[in-house]
Amino acid sequence: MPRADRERQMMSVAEEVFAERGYVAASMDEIAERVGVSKPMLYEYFGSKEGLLVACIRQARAELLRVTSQAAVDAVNPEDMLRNGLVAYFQFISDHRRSWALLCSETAVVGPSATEEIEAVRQQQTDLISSTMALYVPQPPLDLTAGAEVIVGGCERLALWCQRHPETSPADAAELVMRLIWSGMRSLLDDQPSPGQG
Amino acid sequence: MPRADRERQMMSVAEEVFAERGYVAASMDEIAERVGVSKPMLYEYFGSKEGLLVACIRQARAELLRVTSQAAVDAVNPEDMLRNGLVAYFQFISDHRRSWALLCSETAVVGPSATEEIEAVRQQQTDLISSTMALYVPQPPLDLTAGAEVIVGGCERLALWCQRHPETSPADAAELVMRLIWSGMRSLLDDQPSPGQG
DNA sequence: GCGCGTAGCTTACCATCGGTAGGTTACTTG
DNA sequence: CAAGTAACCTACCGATGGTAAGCTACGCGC
Repeated sequence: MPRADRERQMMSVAEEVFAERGYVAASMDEIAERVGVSKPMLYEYFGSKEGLLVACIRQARAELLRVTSQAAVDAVNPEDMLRNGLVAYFQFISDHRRSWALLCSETAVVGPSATEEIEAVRQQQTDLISSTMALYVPQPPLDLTAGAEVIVGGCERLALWCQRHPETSPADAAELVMRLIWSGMRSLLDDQPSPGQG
Repeated sequence: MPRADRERQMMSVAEEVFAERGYVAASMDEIAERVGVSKPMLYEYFGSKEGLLVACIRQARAELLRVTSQAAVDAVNPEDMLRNGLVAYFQFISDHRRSWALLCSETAVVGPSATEEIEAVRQQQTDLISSTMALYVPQPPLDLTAGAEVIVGGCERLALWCQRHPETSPADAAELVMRLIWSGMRSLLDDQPSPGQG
């Protein structure tokens, strides 16, 4: 089997095993066995267990950026941008629970490079939010980036909550976030940096 | 050395090593060595590596609940309650960076019981928020608990952001969160469940 | 057809680390 | 002083991440 195909297959199996057992409990031996290949092949292609995880995360990250930024460009004002992006985010999560578990439920514990990779996902979404919002304000205040952090973190937790309340649709979740933060967000956007109001 | 003292010492060292190396990279041998004791003692007192982590988390959790709920009772209206609680939270984090890394930066990856323990911290804060807010509304809507999730998740991310922007004080962070969410939160509180408006 | 480089793959191994069995020391208590 | 026990240790096991060395088969220049 050619390398590219084998790599895709390995990542698919790895995602599955990581999601089933959790990163630490997942063993490279088991992944190799399920792929139907020997362990050194995994190391040949991904370097390490963490490298394999990083590859999985990176793939999911690209997909997440694609769907959320696409959703944003389909809107014409900041409110719709944010709402559409939120819907796309919650939709992505409900479509890719396995991938999402990798993005959201695993952290610093796994090692430096995977941690960076997971942080990069959040960074990516934070940047997307603050930069699209900044389109509508001449001099974006620092608070805008901090506000974007709050949104990203809040959505992660809300997504977990939604898993426990399956009757909540992606649109419901997005609407709740909008109701909670839109008024405050708009005031951040309107709030030009003024003397004495750092 | 009596058991209780030894346990405290072990937990202190463990917290240190976990924070330095991350949970996975931290080895029980190293913790034992730094304590100046042999490895089986750690297992005698905490059962397992994960048990040791759980003990550390549990201690930090109790402390966090103490300071945040104390802050809340010192207020007289919901807005001040939320703000005071937020200030206490961000203050706790800046006071206990090491403990906080354990609470926030480590997740599902470590194993079932530690994961539960970490989730319990968030659950505790979510409950605290939604129950204190619910004091002010006869029939708390479901959205209130979801809203509390958003706040908890948002604050976690914001706290990380604050670490990268040390000029932001706990009060600044709390104020930002209040400006972002208070208006929306108040509307959730006012929003009595009415027919056709789930 | 034939050497030959190399992509894809394997067996067999090592080192580390979580966890345990079993024993020793030393202090308390009847 | 005997007996029990709390605190502690040495020496080991099994699993798992990671590696060394080699095998097989295909493509390619001659």
